[in-house]
Amino acid sequence: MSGPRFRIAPSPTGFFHVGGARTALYNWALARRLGGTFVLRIEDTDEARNRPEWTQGIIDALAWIGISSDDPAFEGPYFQSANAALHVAAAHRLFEAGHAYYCDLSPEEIQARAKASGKPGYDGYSRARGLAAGPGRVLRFKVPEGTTVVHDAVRGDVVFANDTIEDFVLLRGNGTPIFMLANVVDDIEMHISHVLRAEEHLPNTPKQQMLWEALGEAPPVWAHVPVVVNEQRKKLSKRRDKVALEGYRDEGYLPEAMVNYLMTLGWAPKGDAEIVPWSQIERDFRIEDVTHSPAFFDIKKLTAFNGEYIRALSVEAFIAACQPFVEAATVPWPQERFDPAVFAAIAPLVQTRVGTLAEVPRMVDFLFLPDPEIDPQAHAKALGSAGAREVLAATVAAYAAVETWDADSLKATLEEIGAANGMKLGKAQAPIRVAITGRSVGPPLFEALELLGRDETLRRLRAIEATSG
RNA sequence: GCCCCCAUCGUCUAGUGGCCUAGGACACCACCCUUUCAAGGUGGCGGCACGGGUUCGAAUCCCGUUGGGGGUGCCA
Repeated sequence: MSGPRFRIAPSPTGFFHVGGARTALYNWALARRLGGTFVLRIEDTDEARNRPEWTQGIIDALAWIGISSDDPAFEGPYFQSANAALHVAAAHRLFEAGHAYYCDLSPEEIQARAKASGKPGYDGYSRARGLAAGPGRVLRFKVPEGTTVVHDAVRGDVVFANDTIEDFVLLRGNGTPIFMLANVVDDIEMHISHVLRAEEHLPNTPKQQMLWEALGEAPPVWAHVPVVVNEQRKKLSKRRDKVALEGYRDEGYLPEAMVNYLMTLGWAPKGDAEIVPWSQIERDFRIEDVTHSPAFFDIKKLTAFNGEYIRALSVEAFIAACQPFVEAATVPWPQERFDPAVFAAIAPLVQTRVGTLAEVPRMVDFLFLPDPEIDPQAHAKALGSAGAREVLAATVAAYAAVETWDADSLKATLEEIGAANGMKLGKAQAPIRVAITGRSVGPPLFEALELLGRDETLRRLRAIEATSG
């Protein structure tokens, strides 16, 4: 076993969080570059909230962003619950060594004492009572005098006065270990050398460091990265915010774009370019360079990154990436009408027009729908304007007679009709576009007409002629 | 309440005492290109929270103020 050992320790209580994904990526980049190991440990000791299915969700989400067991740097998953005996044994060692003591006060009694003394928290009442283990008795850590200095790789030294830290619980009244203990024991057991996690854990760190020391171990390198926040500058929450990594995957964000964007939250590549390949990120990412202040998770910017990545795809790769979206059950057209060849032909034109893959179906739906879904506003505007009806009628006649049915001829034909009616092409195409696609915006029109064919084009043009308004 | 962290354009950031008249990206605006919409190109708007120090010199160092955030469980 050589090289630094990193870890992430998510609890399986819901979808995998984008903030967790960023932390994972930071750990992953470091583990990979330093020739170290990335350990996945599932902290499944909160029985009330755990769900086994979330564990697979975490594994899948990590794999999606390129962190998977296929890579030799990856180790795990381990399950914290499997180590329960170890946690309890460590607690007992702490008790034997005089670093911990039992207490039989109920939460209500603790509160009453705190209220009476005017000092918040547990006051160390049972420190010297010499209580033995017993039902309903919790084991508390005896916080030593002095100060605890946490050497943090991103923030420098953080000093805590020990008298502001209460004698915290190690073992519950029912004998089971709490997170603080389990987390440290597991990190020791797994020889974790670097604990890189979100800043919300910083206030717990002195407690954990004391535990490392009381257990006779040198603490790891600590590194607390700023939290990811929402528009209100509050920590992203599963309740209010769209935080599930899986959700972004399902909306058609490319994993490379997500990874690149996430890495720029709290860190920036050297130079002026933000869109950089993972290889460069892995080479340049440094823990010391991580920003100190919280970063807003900006979906607009994520989407811009995603658009860049989509456009950088080869047409073949783009078509392949679209496949789950154009062949899904949720597609707006009858599935059997989808024609891969038609989609492949239009694909290059939609590639520059979407920010996410989920936008693709709506962009091409008119090609596979029996009839386009006409937007009333677009209809009113395009067909109601002066000369629109004339252009429409002339186009039906001309397109019925046009010799070669291709985009160039169709465009030239409509240009002439427009000119005859005193319109530029931009204006003349409007009613045609609405007739064919149902909307006023969409992919380039004549290429679409070519794909649709003469018969269907004329049918739609005549259908719109028959409408009023 | 107590403890801890943070503070550069609206947002993400570059900047580690002189290269800063503060750079880039997203967003926004304008123009160009143009068959709509995009994409692309060009340009623009816009910031060192405030007050004191230190220094020949401060966005950068120190102190304070203000403002944010996080933590304060027999949750993780």
